[in-house]
Amino acid sequence: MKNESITSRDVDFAKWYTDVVRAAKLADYTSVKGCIAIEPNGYAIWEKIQSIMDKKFKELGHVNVQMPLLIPEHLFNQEKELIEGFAPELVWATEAGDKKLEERHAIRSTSETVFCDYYKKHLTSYKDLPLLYNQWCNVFRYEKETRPFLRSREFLWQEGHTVHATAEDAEAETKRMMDVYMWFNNEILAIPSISGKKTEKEKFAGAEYTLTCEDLMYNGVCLQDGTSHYFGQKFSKAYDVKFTNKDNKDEYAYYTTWGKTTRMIAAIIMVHADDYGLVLPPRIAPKQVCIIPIGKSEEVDNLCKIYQEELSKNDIVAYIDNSDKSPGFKFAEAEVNGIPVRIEVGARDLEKGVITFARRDTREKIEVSKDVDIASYTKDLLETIQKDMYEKAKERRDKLTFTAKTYEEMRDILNTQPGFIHADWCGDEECELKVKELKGCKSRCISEEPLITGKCVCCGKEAKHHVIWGIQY
RNA sequence: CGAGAAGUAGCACAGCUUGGUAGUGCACUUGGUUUGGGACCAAGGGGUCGCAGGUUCGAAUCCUGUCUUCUCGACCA
Repeated sequence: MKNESITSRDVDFAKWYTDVVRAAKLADYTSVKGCIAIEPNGYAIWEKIQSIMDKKFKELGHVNVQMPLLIPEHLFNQEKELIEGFAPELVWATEAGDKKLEERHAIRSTSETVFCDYYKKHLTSYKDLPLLYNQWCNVFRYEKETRPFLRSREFLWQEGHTVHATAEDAEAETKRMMDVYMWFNNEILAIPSISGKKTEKEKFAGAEYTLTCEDLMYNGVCLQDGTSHYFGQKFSKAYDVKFTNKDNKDEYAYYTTWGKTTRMIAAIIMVHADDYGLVLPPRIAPKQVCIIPIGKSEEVDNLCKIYQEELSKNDIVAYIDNSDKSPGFKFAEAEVNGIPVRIEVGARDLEKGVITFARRDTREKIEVSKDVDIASYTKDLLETIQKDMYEKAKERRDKLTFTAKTYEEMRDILNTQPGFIHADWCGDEECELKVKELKGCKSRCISEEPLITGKCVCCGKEAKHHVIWGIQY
């Protein structure tokens, strides 16, 4: 039975989204404007994201650190583009008790400033390089319009900050970490993302260039879901981050940063969830299997315990719903929480000699012989679900991917059904702005695919780039 | 920040036009019967009606201000 408290996603997508967040108990509003309380179900997903990403970072040689929450104004002012880019969203601490601070301090919105300040102090020789640091923390940006996970004023993220001896090394790192993000989205979150370089207009304030990872939501709206920036020597010059190279000469370091946020939880919802609630890809689900006993009997209870032990022994996270709710309630609750697999155990199964599985993604019930190896069957089923969820999302993404040769074509597509729109571009910001007049459509990233017509979709002049456009969150 | 809508029990809402005892459903607590898609019976608990002023003998209801949430724009992960 459909969850009454969830608006259908085809009726009102925005309302559906917040309904799912609430129904799955991922987060709730607080009395702090624009800041959410991430509830146990939501935080467990974030912890799982953290554990997988952190393991990957460490395999690649990164180490974790923690930098200050408050950033003195003079540090921020050292890099002009950064302060200009972030000024409107900075919140300042100005007082301590009844004393006015001598210098006001920004609550961190991003940590380039403090990382550079640290590197300046500690970097001396090329032998120290590269320094591959990362921090897991919260940041604060005074956003005007906020929505849970999608855009909150305070959010959680990881920010990698690395310095290198050469431009080649730093650029390789920028690319390498974007590849990690793409791997994570595709393989773990089952989200078929695309990646590419941002245009000058859309890149990070102060970066030489920005690589981005873009997802397509169920409704055809795009979501930026991870960025990797190459700064060259821009920041190291502004913050005086130098080292002595092999030739005993001072040289400015090459700097990169990269980040991914709790917004990923919004992407999981808007790519995979449905009118029955959340749907979690098995690899990111904190709880993978829910075992539901039906009717009161010792035999059923024992069987549930045996199943759970068997699954746990094989690294599958399974739990038994022993509450005194009705079976129907338990089915619906496991469903709204997005648990990938449900196992129903009752007298009927015992009689028939079967185990009843239910898939969350397709809502299909499967009866298998009780003689099956439950752990390996479940493991295979979880992998099948993971793969099918990716394929389903990819199919939808491809269906919502269009090509426009002219401005009129682009307008018609956006008026019918937004999505990823491939179109050539001359490289002029003027044309980018003209496209934006179409329902706020912006360049998502520059594709590495060959040009389509060779002519700018906007002005008709010679095209420089094949660009993917879309309406963004 | 511009336009619109809404704030009454944990949730969804009624009551407001025409001022006069705080209501309904779900959820919750206790006891019992149940259990294959959101069970049933009985008894109970819970709200200074977002907040602050004003009008009035009397305000959930009328007036002013303010805060918050949602939607649509502009800005951003």
